[in-house]
Amino acid sequence: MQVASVKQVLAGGIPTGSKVEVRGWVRTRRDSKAGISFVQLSDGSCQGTLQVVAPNTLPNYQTEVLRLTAGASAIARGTLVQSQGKGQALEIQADAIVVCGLVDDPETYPIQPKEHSLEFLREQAHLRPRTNTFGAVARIRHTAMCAIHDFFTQEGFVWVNTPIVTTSDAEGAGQLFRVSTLDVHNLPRDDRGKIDWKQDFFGRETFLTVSGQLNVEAYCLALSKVYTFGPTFRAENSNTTRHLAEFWMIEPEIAFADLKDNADLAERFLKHIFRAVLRERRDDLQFCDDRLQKGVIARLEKFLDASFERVDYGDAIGMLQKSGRKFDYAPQWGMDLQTEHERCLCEDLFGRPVVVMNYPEAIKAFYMRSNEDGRTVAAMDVLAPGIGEIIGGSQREERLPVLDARMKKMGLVPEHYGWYRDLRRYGSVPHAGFGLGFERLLVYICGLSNIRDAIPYPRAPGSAAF
RNA sequence: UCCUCGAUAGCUCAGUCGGUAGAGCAGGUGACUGUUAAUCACCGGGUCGUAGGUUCAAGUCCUACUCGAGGAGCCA
Repeated sequence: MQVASVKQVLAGGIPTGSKVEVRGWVRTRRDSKAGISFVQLSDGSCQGTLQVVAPNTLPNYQTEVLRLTAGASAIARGTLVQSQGKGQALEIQADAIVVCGLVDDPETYPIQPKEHSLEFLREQAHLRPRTNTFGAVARIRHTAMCAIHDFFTQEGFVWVNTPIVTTSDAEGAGQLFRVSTLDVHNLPRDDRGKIDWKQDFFGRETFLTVSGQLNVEAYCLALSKVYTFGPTFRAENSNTTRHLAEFWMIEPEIAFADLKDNADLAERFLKHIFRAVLRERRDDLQFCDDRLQKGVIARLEKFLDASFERVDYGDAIGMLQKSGRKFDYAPQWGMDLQTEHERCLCEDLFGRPVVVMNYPEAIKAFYMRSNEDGRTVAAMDVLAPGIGEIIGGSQREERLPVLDARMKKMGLVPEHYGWYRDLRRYGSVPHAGFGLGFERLLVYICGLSNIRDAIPYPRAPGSAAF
């Protein structure tokens, strides 16, 4: 007997009249006095469920089938037929139902056939993948991940796996998670009473990565087109709907390229992903559109048709000033864009994603390339409606004297960046790259309102359950 | 970390002026039915987040704490 997924069956991949076996978890059971029960089965292969018709002549009908409740697992074997009822095209007339696992206390099984709040489901992280919402998000997440690798492969990129354990804060900002095997109750001390990191596992202080960028630049200046895609850790005490302590980041880096090439890449990249999820996850997106946020499909389709809006930082400040809107912080050249400014730009003034380019030097990282005007750097942020900053990137400073001067200006010691400076000494070329928070992308695609619902097991300050 | 709001049945919520708790869904039982978030009837289900305080009396007022949500900062 052929084993089939619910997706295969619903897609018409199995001829009616044939014997099939379907395995999954019960969503609901309805009993009819006609001597049959209807069991709605889901196996996570798609948004839909399959109706299994169980006659009371099954040997385990009284003892097991009637005890199936939401969440129970079962294997159904029978004939695939045109449904005799309304509401679905196909159903399985069961010859046998094997109950794998009943729900031992149906009253307290948290996932019920009704709408649950996302906050409640967050506390049920091990069971929430059984809901339509988290099934959809999980499948879209997978498709988006594959699409990212597809895109880079097609464009000739090489995926570079930068280290998770690192020795310094790549960007000179952000709180790091310490990695240590020292006994925290009995730390070794040196002569001056300071912690003796030489005795730690790596012989020095180590942390979880906050970015693979610096490491991947070395591979960029050898393989020309590279990207990282892996987990990233930030210990910032950020309690918002768009921050995680552990998230997945994509960081492409391209050689012989400037900021414009970088923005072009970001646009092609996002469009490729959106095209893939629209093509391969239409039913899941439709669910998101119906239940999470109206219009997510139209938003993605519009994204594919229109080009990114590009605006110079200085012009953006001017537009904000002329907009006549009241801001808590008045827009002013030299200050970073506040969340309220970013929202105004992409949601009100442009109504679509915006690339803001060429920020003041003082508010950006040391590795970003100085522009000719002497006061801005070749940095860019891609702002998306509803989320704000989704991509941050820049052209990198490839001129060693300029890089050294910039580091000193920012209080950094060039000698601490020996290998990074080497890249500018040995065959330096203009290069650029950006970082994309994968979960932020999912929030945008699915129309989620909290990033903690975009990752299976969210890690945030004070929260690492499951 | 700061600001605001919240915590009542397994879930979603109501609870008036302070007078010792309600509904829907879910669960159980029964009726009915090729059903489909079925429908109808009945039943069980609560230390009102925790600890104090005010009061004859606290779900309700006050204080602290815990947890959650939204916003801000930081960022992807």
